[in-house]
Amino acid sequence: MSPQNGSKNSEKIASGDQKRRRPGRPAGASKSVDKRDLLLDTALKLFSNQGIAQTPLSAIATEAGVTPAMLHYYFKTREQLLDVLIDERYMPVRASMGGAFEMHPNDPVSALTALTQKFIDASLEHPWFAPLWIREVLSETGLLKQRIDARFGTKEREAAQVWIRKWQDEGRLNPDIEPEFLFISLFGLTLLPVARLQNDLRSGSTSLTSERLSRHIAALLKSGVSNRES
Amino acid sequence: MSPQNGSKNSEKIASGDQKRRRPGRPAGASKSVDKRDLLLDTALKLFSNQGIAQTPLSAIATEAGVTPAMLHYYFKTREQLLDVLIDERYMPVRASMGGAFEMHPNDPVSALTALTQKFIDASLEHPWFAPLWIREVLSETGLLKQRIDARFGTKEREAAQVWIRKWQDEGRLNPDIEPEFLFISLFGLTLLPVARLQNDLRSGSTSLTSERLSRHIAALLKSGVSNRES
Amino acid sequence: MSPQNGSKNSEKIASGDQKRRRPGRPAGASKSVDKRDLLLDTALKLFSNQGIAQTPLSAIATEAGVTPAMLHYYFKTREQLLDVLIDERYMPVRASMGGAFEMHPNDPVSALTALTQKFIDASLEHPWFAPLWIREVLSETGLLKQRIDARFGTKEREAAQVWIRKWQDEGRLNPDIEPEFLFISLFGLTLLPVARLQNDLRSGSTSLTSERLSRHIAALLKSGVSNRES
Amino acid sequence: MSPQNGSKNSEKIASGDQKRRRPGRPAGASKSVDKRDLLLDTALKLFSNQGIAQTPLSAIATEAGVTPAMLHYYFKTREQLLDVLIDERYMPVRASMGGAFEMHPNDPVSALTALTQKFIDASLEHPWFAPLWIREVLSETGLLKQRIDARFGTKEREAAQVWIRKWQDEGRLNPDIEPEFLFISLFGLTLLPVARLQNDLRSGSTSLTSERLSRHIAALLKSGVSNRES
DNA sequence: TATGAATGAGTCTTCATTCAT
DNA sequence: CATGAATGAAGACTCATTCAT
Repeated sequence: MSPQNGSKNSEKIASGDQKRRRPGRPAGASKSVDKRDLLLDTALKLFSNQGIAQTPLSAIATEAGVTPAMLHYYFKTREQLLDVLIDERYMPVRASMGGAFEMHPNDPVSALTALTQKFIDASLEHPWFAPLWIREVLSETGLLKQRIDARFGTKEREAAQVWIRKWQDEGRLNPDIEPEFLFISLFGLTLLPVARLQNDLRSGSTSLTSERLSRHIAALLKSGVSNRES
Repeated sequence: MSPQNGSKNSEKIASGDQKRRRPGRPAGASKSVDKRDLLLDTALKLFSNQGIAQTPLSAIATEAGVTPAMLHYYFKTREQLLDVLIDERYMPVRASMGGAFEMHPNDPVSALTALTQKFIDASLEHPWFAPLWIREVLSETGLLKQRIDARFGTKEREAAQVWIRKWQDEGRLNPDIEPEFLFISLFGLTLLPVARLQNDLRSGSTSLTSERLSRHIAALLKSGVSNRES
Repeated sequence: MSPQNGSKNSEKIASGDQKRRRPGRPAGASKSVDKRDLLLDTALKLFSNQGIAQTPLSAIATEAGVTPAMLHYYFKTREQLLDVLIDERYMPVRASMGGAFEMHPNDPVSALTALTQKFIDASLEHPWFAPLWIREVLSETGLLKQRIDARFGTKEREAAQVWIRKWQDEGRLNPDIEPEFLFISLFGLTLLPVARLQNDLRSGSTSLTSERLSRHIAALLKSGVSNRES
Repeated sequence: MSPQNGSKNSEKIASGDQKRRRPGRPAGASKSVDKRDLLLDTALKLFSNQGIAQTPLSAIATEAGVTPAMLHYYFKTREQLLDVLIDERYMPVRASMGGAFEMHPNDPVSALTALTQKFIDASLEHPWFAPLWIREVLSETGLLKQRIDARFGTKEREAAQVWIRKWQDEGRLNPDIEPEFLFISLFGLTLLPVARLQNDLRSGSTSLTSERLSRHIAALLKSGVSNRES
């Protein structure tokens, strides 16, 4: 009857049938983008370009070439649009950043380098990711942060802290590092320059490449600012 | 006749007479906080707590115990309030972070450590600074970033790049670092954890201290994540 | 081709072919309740439970397990649904309340008692009747009142006044009663308590029975509030 | 700062300072109606003429010659307007109907006659009262009924039942009457014809007077429909 | 200085209705 | 028959801003 789905107040965390298929459209059969997907893409683009609070639904509608009423047809409320965005767009990308620690259980430098590289890759693949994350997730007051925290708690963060402490206990990791803060430090170290690079690339105002950005981040990560060659 | 000042559309970059003097009130004569200052403080507090776009002028007025009309008396428009905030609050703090390079011209590690320490000190002294900066200045789409860039250009950034390149040429600084990105990396490395620490402290949910945070940041800065002791 | 019927703007007062026959379905052939009837029942239920103006078509559709578009298939517009409701549901019940006067031509007390009893019986048999009538018919501003007045005029009311005057002339009926107002007084006397009883019964908050309600009404009708026994 | 007052969710039942006085306007000094009062009057008029649910705020605004935004200036929400209406307009009139029982403690017929007469008087004095009461208070689904019940409970109703039972025990009142239902029966007996009379008077379609209506109601009340003279 | 009153321009949301399939 | 998709129009509410006092 109505196509709205998407969780409302964590009623259906990990429900499984997130990507409902509307009848008459065989899964994957059509190259033409589903209108709902188009709306999500448009929302994501505008939200990351101008900030969530600065983007009225009417702007999304206009950009997508539909009426505001249509947005409500697919997403009952603005809040639900945010929830759907988190579930169907943000979380998958976020999930794709996992697994780095398990791949390098005895080598924190490699593990963390792999992690930051995943940040970089994901950010480059999804141009909306870094700006949105910085503004709306990393910022303590970010509009998505609260929803995400409420929905997905702190499990992941705590798991990471366990790894870090373990490495510190084994003497593999700088003992002055605070496990509680390493993660967010790395986010900042990585995503902020990534976001700037993307911005610069978009405006053609840099000659930098993502490879050089990767090297920059890895360098800082491995040895800090000082020149270890010397 | 009306006390409004502050630039509109960067008409008066570095105007000089920032702190206008209202008639009848001799400079420095009153200990009681000036109402205009109170309004700026309140605005800063709310803007940093909830984000600029999420804070209507009426909220600031209510919090400060005045009417919205009063806000317009002091700051003709919302935009002007932002400009005044930048001029009279943000820029001075920002300026207080300068000078680290000049103090350690031949020791980049000390210079950068001093710089991040200034970040930390300023953030702790002005609780509004870190959250506001992350959300509204560092974010490429931040509401203050555009005004600031328009007003103060990139001089400072370029000056920093000169220092960095010089140190790299002298072999004192990790050559893989991109001068263009070092600054923003350090901001992220520093301000993000600072903001989180402040948040945690406010909610009493951590036992961390700012000293340990300083050590954490300095450690990352000096040697990255790996354990140099080993 | 389309099953819509029911008058629009009283175009077809007493049209006669009310119960249109849809092709392919022999009259009386199916025991299963006709979908159109289901929709009317659902509409009636919701309209009487929440008021007409408070009930969107989508609520009726949802409750009936169909789409809003289906409602329009059966009833071209909201207005038409109201007209059909009046024609096919309200008027038959209303008609079933007639005949009391003719049955007791020389005994007004019996006639009016019979009339109120018919009110009670009909209200109990059709739980939607009393609430809907009070709110949407008796109220001078009721949404149904205007349609009904426009459609069926005042013939019945006038006929009743003739009876009443006759009884008064014969000295059988309290001469202080205004013929013009007796009817509506009796409606109020009866339907208001009936509606409340139904409400109370639904919420289980009373021990009263419809028998006692009948007695209550008959008592008021026959002798007013005073105790005639004494 | 903002003139809104009026209770929100019974926070201030019987608060006392209902009729806030705005500074600069000495109480009672001006003959010109206060704008807030004008808005309340207009709302009352339209609500009673067309029903609450049928009356958008914009209609009230237009009728009062102001913008819809102004309505929100005085009454933060539609709900609050309803609450203020109940507190400042409905309850006072309602209260003016009390006291009949205490004045005739040993004579139920006089007491109830006095009560219905108060209904009539109040209804004639406040033309909005009867229609609004029937549609929005007496109707079990009425929009005001729920608010009023929630706010003022059933104390009054229960007090009345005590009187009625007492009179019945003393043999002064028809024992077949249900105390629980007498009140609502009387409301119906009285207000419905009152509302109709007002309607008829407005449209000039009757020659009836309020005196004859009073007599009609008193007659029914005292002796029911039958002719006691005979 | 200060504010109460007022409003225009939006923003989110609902809903009856249409129409191609 | 039936519905998914879509929308115009309207409704409640917010907010920055203005202005007379």
